Amino acid sequence: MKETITSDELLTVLEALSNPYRLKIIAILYGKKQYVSELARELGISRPLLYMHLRKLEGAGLVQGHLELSESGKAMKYYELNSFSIPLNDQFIAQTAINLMIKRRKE
Amino acid sequence: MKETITSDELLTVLEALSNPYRLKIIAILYGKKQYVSELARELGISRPLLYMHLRKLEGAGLVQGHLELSESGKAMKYYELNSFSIPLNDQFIAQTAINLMIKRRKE
DNA sequence: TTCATATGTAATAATTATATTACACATGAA
DNA sequence: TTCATGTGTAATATAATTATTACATATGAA
Repeated sequence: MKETITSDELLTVLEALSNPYRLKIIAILYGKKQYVSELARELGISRPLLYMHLRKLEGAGLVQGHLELSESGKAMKYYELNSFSIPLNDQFIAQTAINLMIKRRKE
Repeated sequence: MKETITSDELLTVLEALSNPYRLKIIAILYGKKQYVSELARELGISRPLLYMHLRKLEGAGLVQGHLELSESGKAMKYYELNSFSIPLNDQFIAQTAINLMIKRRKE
């Protein structure tokens, strides 16, 4: 629903999307929510690794998670896909990246 | 000018765009070509590092380089920006990433 | 109680990505 | 010849990302 995007936000989104597992996660979550353990099984990866990927996607605002209580009373963490739309073309990137501050990697 | 894009190509483009210097390069090359040494000066980075970034952009098809002879007869390598347009939204990524093969990192 | 399932994280290892330094070689101009 | 400029890469160091292992804790069902 946001209309504007800063250069930093653009970079964060692009970094979040630059991994095959994270693209797969988006494909799986498209249209239906899923909980973490089942998602890990569908991807064939461990839960700690999945958490790392989900954090990057959530940090970029592309997905979001919430706890739900199952019928049997167990806590389940479900993730769902947020809708987003960024025009990835040369002009848009050029205009957005003008204000990009490049920070040092480390302290 | 391409109308279709495979999941592998999408990932390659997203990886190419997931770095601040490479976004900056696109901003600089937008509308005007530039040669490598001058580009390195504008970015404030070394030529070897710039070559590395340019190779990723060129590998994704976002820029292309060619040699030119300057008036004085020196070989200059110019890079220019290709036009491209990818609809970066949840539905497009989900549909494209379905056919994504995740390869092992190593042999 | 024991088993199968779930969430959540800390510590560490393995692999890539990023960045620097030091070269070689070529041209034109002073 | 020497200096300033250009292209191009090999070797290496540094930092970030990705991935694994090992935990702790909780619930429901058999």
